[in-house]
Amino acid sequence: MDRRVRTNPFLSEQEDPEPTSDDGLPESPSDANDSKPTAAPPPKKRRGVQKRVVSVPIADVEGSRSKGEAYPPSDSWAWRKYGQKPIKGSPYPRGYYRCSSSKGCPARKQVERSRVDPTKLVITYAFDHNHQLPVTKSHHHHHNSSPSSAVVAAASAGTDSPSPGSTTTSSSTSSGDNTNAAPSSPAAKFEEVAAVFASQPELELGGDSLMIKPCIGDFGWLGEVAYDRILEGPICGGGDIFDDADVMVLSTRGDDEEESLFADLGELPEGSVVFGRRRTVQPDGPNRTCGTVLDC
DNA sequence: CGTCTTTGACCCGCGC
DNA sequence: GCGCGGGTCAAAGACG
Repeated sequence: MDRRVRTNPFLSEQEDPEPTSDDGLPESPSDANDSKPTAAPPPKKRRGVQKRVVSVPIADVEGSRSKGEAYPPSDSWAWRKYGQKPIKGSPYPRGYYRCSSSKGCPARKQVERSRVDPTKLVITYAFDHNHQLPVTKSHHHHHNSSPSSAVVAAASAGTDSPSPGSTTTSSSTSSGDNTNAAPSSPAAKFEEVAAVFASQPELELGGDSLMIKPCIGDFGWLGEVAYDRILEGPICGGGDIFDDADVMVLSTRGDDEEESLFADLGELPEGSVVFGRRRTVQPDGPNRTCGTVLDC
């Protein structure tokens, strides 16, 4: 009933993550006359790909090794940059990274500056069904002792260096305190949060903001950047929300920007959950009240 | 010496 | 059918 629900750029399904992945490999060194091998590659339709879009204050990258323009807020995983392209309509280029933690890791991410808020980076993570989010995955990480690395730093830095007045109430993140309540699993926690959302329809779009940071904090990096207000989308109350649904985490500041973001995102697939992070509290904005505080 | 970044070219899907 | 825009690859250079 909705196969064309994915008109947004972020949802461009990826091909099969096969290690060999020669299907898309073009390069015929000799002649380019043969545009295609005999084997007709399947259409680029892959719904197993998960996409997460998060925003982080650009300040955090200072801690990174980047010096000039590059700004990959590392998250305990190694990412190898394999490309960069200027994006139409955006003054900033988009960097393409591939997970280099393990050889066969199909995880990828795109990093670009938010066009609505240049002080932030928009990171789009793409994973496969077989590959959970790095934080969730036991790649070579442990979400038990060290909650996070760069992401936490990101949040911290964000609280520190970004423009004054911003990140007041909700973004102060104590690095490492997100272990406050350790749920059975991130997914479980997410369900919990989702359930609350589901029971509070008023919170959708324009509703009150939600303080779920402590809860989502268990998500690791996701927790450090996501939060406050649910903007759109039904809640997928299934079992493995991470496996079945695309979860979008966006960052917004005002209603106006919401529009911009959604315009960019286009339509979201069913089961999408979009959280908006209100990092900048509007002085006269009535929306700075936290309607619901999850009890974690 | 190995790994990663940079940069240009190529390919592919989509819209006109 | 052509052009546009986006995503990926690959070679070279830089850095540790």
